[in-house]
Amino acid sequence: MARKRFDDSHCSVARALNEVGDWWSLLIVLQAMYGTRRFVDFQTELGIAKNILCDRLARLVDNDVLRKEEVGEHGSRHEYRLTDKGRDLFPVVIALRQWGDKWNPVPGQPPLDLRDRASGRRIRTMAVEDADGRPLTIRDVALPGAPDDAGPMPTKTTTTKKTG
Amino acid sequence: MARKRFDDSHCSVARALNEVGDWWSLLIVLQAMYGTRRFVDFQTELGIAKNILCDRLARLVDNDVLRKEEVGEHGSRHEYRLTDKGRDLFPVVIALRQWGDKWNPVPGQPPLDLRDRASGRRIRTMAVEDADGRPLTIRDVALPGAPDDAGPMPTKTTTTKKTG
DNA sequence: ATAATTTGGTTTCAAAACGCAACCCTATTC
DNA sequence: GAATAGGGTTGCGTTTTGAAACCAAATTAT
Repeated sequence: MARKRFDDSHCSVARALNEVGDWWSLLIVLQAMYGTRRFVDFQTELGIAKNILCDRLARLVDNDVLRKEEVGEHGSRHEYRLTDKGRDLFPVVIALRQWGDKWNPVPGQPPLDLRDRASGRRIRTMAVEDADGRPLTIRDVALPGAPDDAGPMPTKTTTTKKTG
Repeated sequence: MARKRFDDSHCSVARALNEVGDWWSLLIVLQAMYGTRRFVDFQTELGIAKNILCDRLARLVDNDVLRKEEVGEHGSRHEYRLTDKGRDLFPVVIALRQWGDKWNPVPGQPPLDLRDRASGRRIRTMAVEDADGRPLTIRDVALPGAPDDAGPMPTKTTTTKKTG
């Protein structure tokens, strides 16, 4: 049957994953952060099939992560650009990149750190911190939605509960 | 054809998404962070099909995000627990949750902030920061892999030549 | 002006992935 | 010894994916 969707989940992670949690969406957002704007460039640089790219771009536009703009110059007719909402995925992407770099480094290559353009120094490793900036572990944080905080996710019935 | 995989991509975001970038994996990790450990509990609380859960748990164990432990008590024979690598996804999950809470809040409900258990105060909003803790935007950060830094993602054909 | 090309798509279709239900095996409990 | 619970696997029909073909508007080349 259809892939499950989480539009109406009360868990915001689920709702977030509903918008950018598939194989391509976050890579498209990343590519947009790299500066890519045109359909063909996304296609070439990501190596994604055109129909899938179409679908993902449309969905990202629907979800207000990207904005489709008409530009009548040079044969390219529109550009896909990040919205504020899309740009706000920056911490997510960076956290994911740092995780990937730490736990799945490319064997032969040196660790390519992310650097502040202005100073050239490495950026901080993303961390969950309390109000004073002290790092917090999972156990330090009260996670609303966790079993010990409130009820878990909905859809407890395993019988024919179509989420939508 | 087969879904694309990015095991060998030189982009660490792609490699990270290869491990936890599907619809369920990150939700399973989140659930594990909530304290869930047993197969049946994952199934009930996520509302996921058993075979899919099997597959995802096995893949997460393969990728060293979860560890499968034998516990011989009470009819349940194993538990799935986060490894250090899995626990290190905490910033990713929190960043994603904050993004979801900010941009897709549940209409009727108050914003349930994440709080430090010890102090009860809200945790900081995840941000990309320079070495001194100053917030950085996308443009402030040199992203290795970006077109203006190095070559883009792996490509088979360099058909697009717009670099005048 | 006409042909060839580029951009941004849609259509077609096989291979995969998903979801449900049914079944299986082991260990416990009644 | 039957029923139950944990943890899976198998079958099967539906959905998604991806490569390539096809398409239309706009541009560039001839």
